Amino acid sequence: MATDPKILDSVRCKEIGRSCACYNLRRAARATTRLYDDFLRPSGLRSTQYSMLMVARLRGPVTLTKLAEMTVTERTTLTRNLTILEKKGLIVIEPGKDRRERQVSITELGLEVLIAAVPLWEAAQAHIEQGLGGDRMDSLLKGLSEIISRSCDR
Amino acid sequence: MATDPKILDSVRCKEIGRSCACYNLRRAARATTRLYDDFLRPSGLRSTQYSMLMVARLRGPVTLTKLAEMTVTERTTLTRNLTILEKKGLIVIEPGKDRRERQVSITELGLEVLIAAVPLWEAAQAHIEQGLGGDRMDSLLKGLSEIISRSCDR
DNA sequence: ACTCGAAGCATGTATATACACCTAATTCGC
DNA sequence: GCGAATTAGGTGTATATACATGCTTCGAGT
Repeated sequence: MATDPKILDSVRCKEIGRSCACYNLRRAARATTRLYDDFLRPSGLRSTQYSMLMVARLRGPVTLTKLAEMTVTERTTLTRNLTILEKKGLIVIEPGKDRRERQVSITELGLEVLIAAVPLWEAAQAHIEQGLGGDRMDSLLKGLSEIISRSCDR
Repeated sequence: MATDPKILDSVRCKEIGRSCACYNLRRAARATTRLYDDFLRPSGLRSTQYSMLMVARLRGPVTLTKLAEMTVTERTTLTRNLTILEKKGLIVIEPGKDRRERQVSITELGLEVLIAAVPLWEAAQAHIEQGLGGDRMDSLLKGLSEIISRSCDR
């Protein structure tokens, strides 16, 4: 494994495409995001927005920090992503008892939009599952879960 | 599967966290990107930049469109990502015989930076592989490959 | 050689992501 | 209670990503 770093032979180079977890996860994320975005388009939601709305519906009201942990997103990223949803009237962000905190909740409108988007999400999901098969899908999701744990554990 | 879209019960909601390929791939991509970025920091390269440089080294000179296909990236995204590498002097983008095309090649400096970054990438990669084990890593990568194919095939 | 559709790219705009740094509110040690 | 450390969050800046649109160049057909 510990070869001379001065030698950058093609065997070494090919690793990026064949074995790099980051590169391949990013490629897969781009590919699936485009697919889901495409299916979700009639709803006006992007993939990220759909999942954020769904988490808000399931776990809300919830603080920014909790939401960031759940979604493995930087708090500051979340702030900006949620601002977009708030401007659309799909969520509200209110101060909690602890006045440092911000509680995120889905609105009536947000719920309506979300409900309308569910069948679109199901279609995208079905497209993927039919291509992979349920078993491989499950083991893939399990692998993703493990790699998230491992990446966050430092 | 085809339940009433008006009913957004919690069973349905939980699907996003448990089964959504897009959501979980994006979460995993964020997690691993942070890990690799962290390891790569001394090199001055981000994960995306590292992989782009490596592909340029392996496949270059190559046109934007080809590079976009290989990396499953929008051509227009690639244009901006490569501009950053070009400004750093790590690659050059030159017109080809066909003057519509742009050929991307790694520079001497780019190669030096890349070579310096390889051990850092190896450390990040090792961290992940040690956590998962080689077998699970392989099956995960295989799954990613399949999901990319399925996502792009529409 | 001329035209026209196709191929290859760039730009405008919007969203997504993260780090460094900053402010405000809370909690803890005394 | 008071001050320091901690916690929750926002802003500035940079990168990453994609769609709609428009421009240039090429090749095929006449």
